[in-house]
Amino acid sequence: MLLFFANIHVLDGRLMYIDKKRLYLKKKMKTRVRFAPSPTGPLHIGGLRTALFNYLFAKKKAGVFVLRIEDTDQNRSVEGSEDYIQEALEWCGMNPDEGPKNGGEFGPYRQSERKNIYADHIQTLIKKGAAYYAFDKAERLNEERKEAEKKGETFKYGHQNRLQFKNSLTLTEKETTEALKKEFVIRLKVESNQTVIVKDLIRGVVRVKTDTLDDKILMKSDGMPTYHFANVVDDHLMEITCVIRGEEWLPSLPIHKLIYTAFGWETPEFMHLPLILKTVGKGKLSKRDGDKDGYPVFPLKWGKETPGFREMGFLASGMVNYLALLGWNEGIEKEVYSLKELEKAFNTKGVQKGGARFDYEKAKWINQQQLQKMSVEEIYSVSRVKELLSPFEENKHLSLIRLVKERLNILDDIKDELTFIESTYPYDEKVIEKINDKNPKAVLEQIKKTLIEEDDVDLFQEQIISWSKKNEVSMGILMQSFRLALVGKLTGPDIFKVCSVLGKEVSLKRINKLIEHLNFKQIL
RNA sequence: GGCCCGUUCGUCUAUCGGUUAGGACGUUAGGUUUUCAUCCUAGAAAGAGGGGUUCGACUCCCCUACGGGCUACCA
Repeated sequence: MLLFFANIHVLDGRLMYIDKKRLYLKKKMKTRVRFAPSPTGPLHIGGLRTALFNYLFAKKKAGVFVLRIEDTDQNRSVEGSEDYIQEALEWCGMNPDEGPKNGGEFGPYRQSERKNIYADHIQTLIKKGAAYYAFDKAERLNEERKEAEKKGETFKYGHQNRLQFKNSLTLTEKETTEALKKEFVIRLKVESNQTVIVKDLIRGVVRVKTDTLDDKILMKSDGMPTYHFANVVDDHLMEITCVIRGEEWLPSLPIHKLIYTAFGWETPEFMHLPLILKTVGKGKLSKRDGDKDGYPVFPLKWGKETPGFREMGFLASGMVNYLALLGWNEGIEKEVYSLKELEKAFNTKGVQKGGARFDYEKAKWINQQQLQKMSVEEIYSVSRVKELLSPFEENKHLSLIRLVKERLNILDDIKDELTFIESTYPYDEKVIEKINDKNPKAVLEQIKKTLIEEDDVDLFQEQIISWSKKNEVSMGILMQSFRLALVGKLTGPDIFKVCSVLGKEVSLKRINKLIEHLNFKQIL
């Protein structure tokens, strides 16, 4: 009995010791995450959100945020994409600690510049027997695929049929050496009848039978690695501790795990993010959805045709805030966050499992919340605002922002809010009919008279309101007539401020114009 | 078809076995303001379905349905 307890204690003690050691090792290892986009065009907001979660994860753990460009497919590489990615990250305030632009001790950070690294590493796998050369023509395999499809099956190049093909497993050494002079690929040799156990930080343990996997190509015939291979090698060499990427990668996680194991490397942690879905209908959010419904799906403009959130009048803070909320929440009722606040608040537990539909209305609301937190000067410092105000005299810019600020959801609302400055809208005739029998002309004449006499806007406002009270003119008719005269319709910013911005001369002109219009209507 | 992941108001989400299932966007109705906007108050609105386990299930397990992803010498 005594012995029994003693054993447990020893065992307990040992277990605790091991745990402590493991904890120590983990602590010592600096958190390093990476955002690894392919430069195949503009960065989609789904990609940007992946970048954001990586960034936040790094910041929360005082770790390092790496940008790595995955340009292993030369055919799909698009000029300007890398700059676009870089600019988008900068705009959001998520500058990478290491990357192609600012370097770092784990470079180069473009996969196309790491060719020899992959070439070296693939030899390790070949020597270990974990990978093999394959010489099959692409056309032959395509035919096999079509055949299989006809039968309602999926063609897989793997343990069940690899011996039927032309590869270093079936050829003699001499034949192989000869065949290597021509085109070849290198495949991962996936052992059959085993179970790969992988762990995802937000989904838990996933078990996959190796028989469902195929012998994935690791090196392409052009000498470039595939995503799977380059990814694993780079993540290991760059000492990435946690791989945070989109959910579309979850099915290939077992393959990646197998590659780590083949090398004898420690596997990093993995976090697969849920996808951003269409606002309505099926599938993930695409460029066409944005075009169709008039909202952006890219952070910045791409070419001349495609505006981004920035060009549509979003604040970087608004977009980042909304993106963070798509698939993550802190568990409290707070929804408006600055980047700095997100850096503190971010946690793995709050990451959602299911995909999230993109909601432009909520995105605008978040942007509005961010906008209202800013001072007039801060708003003016946004370059988009300067663009929007460029038609107006520069010395009026600040007061114009002050005039419309509280009415803005997105920056570009400025355009609509300020169109009255050029000229009035065509008079809203329904309003004229409604107020016409309440003698708007008398009101306008009084406004005119007071305006001519009084230069101070505040005093003018006081006088005109006290006049209306004395003469029992309703506030409604007063404000409506005045607004109709200056703006032409019944919506807009504070009408006395509008008057002040327009100036005495223009205001008087517009009042006269409405009086004339009313006279004309009477004659008819 | 096969494999993997998922499923709470229309949408984003809270709940970690016991709640009148909470909040936000949107929406509806009031109210404040000087019309609009803001703001305030209130309302409508949800656990996919079926089996278990349990005294008790939105919560755990299984099945079905639905949704999503992957199934390339693309990432």
